[in-house]
Amino acid sequence: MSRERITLTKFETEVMSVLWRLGEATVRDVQDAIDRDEPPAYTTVQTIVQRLEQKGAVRRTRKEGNALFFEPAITRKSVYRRLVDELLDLVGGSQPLVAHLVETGKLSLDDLKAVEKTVKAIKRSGK
Amino acid sequence: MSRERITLTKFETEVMSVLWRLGEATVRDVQDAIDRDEPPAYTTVQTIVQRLEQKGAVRRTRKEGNALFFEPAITRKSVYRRLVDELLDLVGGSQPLVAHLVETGKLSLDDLKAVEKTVKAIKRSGK
DNA sequence: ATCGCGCTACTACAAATGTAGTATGCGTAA
DNA sequence: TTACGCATACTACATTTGTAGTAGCGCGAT
Repeated sequence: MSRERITLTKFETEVMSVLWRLGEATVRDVQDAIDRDEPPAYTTVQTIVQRLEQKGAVRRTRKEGNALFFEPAITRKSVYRRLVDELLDLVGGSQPLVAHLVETGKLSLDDLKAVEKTVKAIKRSGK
Repeated sequence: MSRERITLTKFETEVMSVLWRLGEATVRDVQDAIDRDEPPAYTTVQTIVQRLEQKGAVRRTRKEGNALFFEPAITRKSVYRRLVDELLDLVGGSQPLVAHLVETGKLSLDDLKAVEKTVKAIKRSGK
């Protein structure tokens, strides 16, 4: 079940995001998908993808012409969990975090209600 | 109002946490407050505090004997905001984040209610 | 007055990260 | 079937981050 603790840098995480979104992509695809003022060089992206491959975060799927395709080998959720846990650790728990979201206007009371509703629905049906 | 974009590393953030908690502290205090298996050397902590000072994140307050005291020069909230914003950017918003918290059992429906109540109370009184 | 010890200031260095160049090979259009 | 161009594999290097050593000064006990 792959309990290896894969750690991603900021840029690596950004690349993973692209892959999670596209499902499968070439280095060129990733480069194109990265939205920046000054886009990174092709080989820069290539290096990141290679490092991700070495870490076991992505894997090659197929080849088209001489271009390799990559796909995520770890789930978005597993990465999120790690990041969220770190943040929770810092701010001191979920409640403070949510409170912060509301205080800073990132989350409204209505949003809270909405989430509640969603969660309840899921609970009833799924699990 | 100091719009400089101060960026903190993980360790720097940890040190800031201690300072926010203690309000004011010497390097030795910070070292003692850091909870790890293998605690960092005194001079390691000292280096971090110095870097924080250069970044304008902490400032010297006074001297006792030959030991300097430091205090935070930036707010906890400003740092949290930055980190939270990054995470929100990644996961795609507050609602998904909160949903994730609930899904992974980090936040219960009761917690949600509690936050709601707190927020409402604050709204009524404070702002 | 002086000596020791702790604290500071400065320096050093390895690992991680961001960034990119070069060499070379393979596929495809002509 | 050959040359061109894009992709890969490998290498390189600057910056950031984590980690710590050393020199030397000043405070406080004697």
